[in-house]
Amino acid sequence: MSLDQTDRRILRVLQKTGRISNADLSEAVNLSASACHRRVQRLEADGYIRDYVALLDARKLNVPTTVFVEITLSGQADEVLDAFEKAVSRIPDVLECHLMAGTADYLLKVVAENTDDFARIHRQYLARLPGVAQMQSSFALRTVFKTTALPV
Amino acid sequence: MSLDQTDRRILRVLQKTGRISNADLSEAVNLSASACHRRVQRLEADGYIRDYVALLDARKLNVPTTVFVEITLSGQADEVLDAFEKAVSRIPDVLECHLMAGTADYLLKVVAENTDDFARIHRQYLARLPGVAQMQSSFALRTVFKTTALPV
DNA sequence: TTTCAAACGGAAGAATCTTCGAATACTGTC
DNA sequence: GACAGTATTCGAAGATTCTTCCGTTTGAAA
Repeated sequence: MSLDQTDRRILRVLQKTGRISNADLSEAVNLSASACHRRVQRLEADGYIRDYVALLDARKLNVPTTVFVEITLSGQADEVLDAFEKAVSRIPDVLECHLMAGTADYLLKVVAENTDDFARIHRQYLARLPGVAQMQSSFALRTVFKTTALPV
Repeated sequence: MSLDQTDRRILRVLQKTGRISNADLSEAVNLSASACHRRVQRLEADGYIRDYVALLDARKLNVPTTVFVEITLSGQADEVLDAFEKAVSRIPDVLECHLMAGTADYLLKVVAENTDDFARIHRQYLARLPGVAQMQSSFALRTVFKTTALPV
């Protein structure tokens, strides 16, 4: 099964305003409310729509600082990777963790109050991660833009 | 004005399931429906809650590949940065753009169908960005985890 | 043209939201 | 401790929205 233009329009709208009423959504995509509702349910059931979430303001919540951390492990054995990933996933300040090709093994996206707070996170969590050979942190001075909306 | 424990619980829930009914949310945080509703409205009005969005499945939508692109500009003049940022913000496949401290000037998060598709994005958009002195792309082999939920 | 399956629209009951007034809990002052 | 003033709570009810049902339309294949 695949997506037609109407499905894509629905997804584009929901990626921007996930709490739009079904009536308004149906109008935005030129469908009746019932037909629109059926399509949304199908998109949810088929897994195209993973979740609906609230996006919070990082400044207001006092975590305006983003840091990217490149990590090289001491080995490539599965046990080393698994142990590392398991430990990383428990750190609440780490929002993303990617296994990378190239020099570094992992790239982490971390949020913090400020540099001091990142020092705490580093000391409390990052420095204790298992199997780490090298770690390099890069601070974002400013987030130019950021979206969760995939190209559809 | 600041957040008490109930506010934080509300935010934690909404970050996970942004479409929870107010009745269920009020139960989850031990409030009456009306009191809960008032708090959510305040959190929205005060800007703690930015948006409600649907998160889509990148695999299902055929953009399973994430690439991080480090870019160094040829100069640091405001006009150079502004022109660069303006041009980057028009590329639909770029989900994030951060101005960085350290060696590279910018870090971009890009999604693509596969490596060939990234080559297209590179040729069509990235290679044409103004003021670029150097560019290095790092492919993610696998996204270990990813969340939009800030620590609250 | 006929048939069939898929998708559609409109209507109605069920669920939910949103707002109101009255009651309760907190806070600072005397 | 008593008091006043403010902020926050609760429960109820009207307004809105969701969800399902059923008859109709559409489009593709025989």
